Amino acid sequence: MKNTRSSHPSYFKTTHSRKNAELLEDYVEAINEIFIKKGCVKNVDLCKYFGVSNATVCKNIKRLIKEQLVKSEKYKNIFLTKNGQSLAKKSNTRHEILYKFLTKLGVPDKIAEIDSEGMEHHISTETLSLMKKFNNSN
Amino acid sequence: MKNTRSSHPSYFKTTHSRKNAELLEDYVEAINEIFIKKGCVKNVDLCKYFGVSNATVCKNIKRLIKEQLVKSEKYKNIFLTKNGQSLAKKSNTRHEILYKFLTKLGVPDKIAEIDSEGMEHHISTETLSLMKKFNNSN
DNA sequence: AAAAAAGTTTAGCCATGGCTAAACTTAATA
DNA sequence: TATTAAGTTTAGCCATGGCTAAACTTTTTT
Repeated sequence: MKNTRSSHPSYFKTTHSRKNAELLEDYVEAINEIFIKKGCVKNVDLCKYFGVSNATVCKNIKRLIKEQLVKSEKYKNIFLTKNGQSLAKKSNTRHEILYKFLTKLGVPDKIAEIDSEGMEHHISTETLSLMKKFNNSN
Repeated sequence: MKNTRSSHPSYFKTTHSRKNAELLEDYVEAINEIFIKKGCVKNVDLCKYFGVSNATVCKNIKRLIKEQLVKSEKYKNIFLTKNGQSLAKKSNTRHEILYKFLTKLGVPDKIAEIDSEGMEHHISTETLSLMKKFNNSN
């Protein structure tokens, strides 16, 4: 057979890589958040945060280690590397802008929180900076 | 070991089911769109639309058939069922509201298109109706 | 109408991200 | 300090959604 794919210029093309990045970002954000709240981060904290099993967290943390976003020794605390910290910072900024934007739009806090978690990986920098502008002008 | 999961009330809990729904919705939307444009829908159209292989489309279409969203006979055209049509309609409405909203915010068309494709599965009805209000008032 | 081209399906592979159960390590307590 | 409890890792399973290659069907062209 012939390959029938074409160059449809779309969001869909990058689905796989986007999803991968999402997981990494969600984890660094979570690790950062938990670290700020309680001073150290363990497997169990992430289980609670994401609502998944310890095995799942363990597997995903390994990926983060391979990606140089996280450092951890067996059975010990989980830390962000420099890379991890800067990614967390970036993600966090996006999240904040989006959350504030939704709130300004009139979305109730709880819902704004959920929506911003869902949407934050799907917003272009252009849209984000327009949201920022909206936040500051209104 | 003990299961350490808890009831963290979050977007993350439903990740799997949400993703499943996403694929189905993306497909019914695509099928609907293509049908309107050219009167019939074939495997190859969806390959082009999503930028994936014919095998992938074929597999996914089977899932849509199982879910009663699509009807098709071997090697023949692909149709939406009643269920498929109503899902397409719902998705389309959401998409339109979001797209218009982004445009009103100042996002350039092309980017608004990509962003709305990415975001449409992650927006609550509350947020959506506020966007609708914004669209109509501004 | 036969041959070639185009399109579709099937088979079988891979990675991701879930899960449970069991093994192992660390922390708490009797 | 021994035992128990709690937390972590490993092993091995599953479904999803990608892929290629090959088989099969339909359409087009000669």
